[in-house]
Amino acid sequence: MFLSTSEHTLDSKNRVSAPAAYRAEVAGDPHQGLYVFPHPTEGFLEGGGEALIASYKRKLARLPVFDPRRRQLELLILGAARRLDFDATGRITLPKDFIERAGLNGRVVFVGRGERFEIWDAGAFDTALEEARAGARALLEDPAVLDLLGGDEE
Amino acid sequence: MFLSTSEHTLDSKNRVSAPAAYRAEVAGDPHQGLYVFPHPTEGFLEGGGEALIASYKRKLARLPVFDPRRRQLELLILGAARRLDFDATGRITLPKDFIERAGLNGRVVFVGRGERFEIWDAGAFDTALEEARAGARALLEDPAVLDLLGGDEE
DNA sequence: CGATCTATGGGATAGCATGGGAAAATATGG
DNA sequence: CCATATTTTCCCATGCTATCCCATAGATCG
Repeated sequence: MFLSTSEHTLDSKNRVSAPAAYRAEVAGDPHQGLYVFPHPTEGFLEGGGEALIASYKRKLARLPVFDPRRRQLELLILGAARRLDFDATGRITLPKDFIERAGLNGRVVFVGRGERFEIWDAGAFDTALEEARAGARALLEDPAVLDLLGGDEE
Repeated sequence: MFLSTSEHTLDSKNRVSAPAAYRAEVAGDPHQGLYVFPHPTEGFLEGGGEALIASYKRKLARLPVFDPRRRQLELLILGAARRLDFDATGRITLPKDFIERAGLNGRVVFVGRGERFEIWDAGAFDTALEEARAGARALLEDPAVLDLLGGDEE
C-alpha cells in the first residue's frame, strides 16, 4: 500500500528519488517500476504499480471497445501512462511533458493514497493541504462522514 | 501491454521507428513483429502483437463460417491485417495503402490502449487529444463513469 | 561509533531515432 | 528468356537522449 507523504528533489536531469517504501511496494512486480500518468483534469500526476494500471485496463474493458467513453478514458489513462523504471539508486526520470502538466518546479511531493499515489509540486501541495486542514473540522462534523467512519466494523 | 503515446517520423521510404517499448512487448512472440490493419471506419491504423490477431480470430470463430457478418469482419480485419517486421534498427515499413487510409503525413503517433495500439497522423491525433481533454471534466462527472472507475475491486 | 541505507550530484556510456547509400529481390516490357 | 526499371531490404553513420556508473553526504540502526 502507498502511504505517507514525502518531499524529494527534482534534479537538472529530471530525476527524482522515489520513496524507498514505494520501491519496496512494487519490488515483487514482474517489471518492477512505477506506472505514472498526468491526471486528466487536475494538476498532478497519478501513479501506482502494475496492479493499478491492470485494474484500470480491466475496468475499461467492461465497456464495449467502440464506446466513446471507453475510448476517451483509454486515451487519457492508458495512452498517457508511462512505466518509469528505477535507476540503480532508486530514482525515476520524469518525462518533460509530465513535469509541465503538473507544474513541477524542483521540490516534488509523493502523496500515498492506498492503491495509488500522487506526485505534486510542493507549492501546490502545501496549498491543497492547508485547505484540507481548514475544512477538516466541518468535514468531521458532517453526519454522513460521522456515519462512514463511525463505529468499529463487524 | 501497450501504453503511452509517442511521436515518430515517417521517412521518404515509408519507414517509421516503432516505440522501443512496443518492440519489447512483442519480443517474446514466435515471429516477433507488429500486426496492423486500417480501422474499418475510422482514419487510423490499429495494431497489436500476435495475441491481438489471435483474439480476433477466436472471437470471429464463434460465428458460423457461412455467417455473412463473420465473412465481412474477416475481410475487414484478418484480410486487411499485415505482419510488419522490424528492421535491424527497430523500424517497420508501412504499406502505401495504409498510409493513405490513415492520412499519414510525416509525423505519426503511436497510442497505446492496453491490448492494442493505434497509429495516427499527428495532426489528427492532436485534435482528438484536445477534444478528449476538453471533455474530461464532464466525463469524470458522469455517474456511469464514476461507477465504473469507482470502488476498489475485490 | 562503524555499517548500512537513502538521497542527491555529475561524468561517461549505450541505446534509440533517423537519414542515406548499396545490394538484393521483384516486376515490366520486349 | 533476358534487359531494364522499380521496389524492397540490408547495412552503416550520426546526433541526441536516457541510462548506467561512480562519488559524496546525511540519516538510521544496532
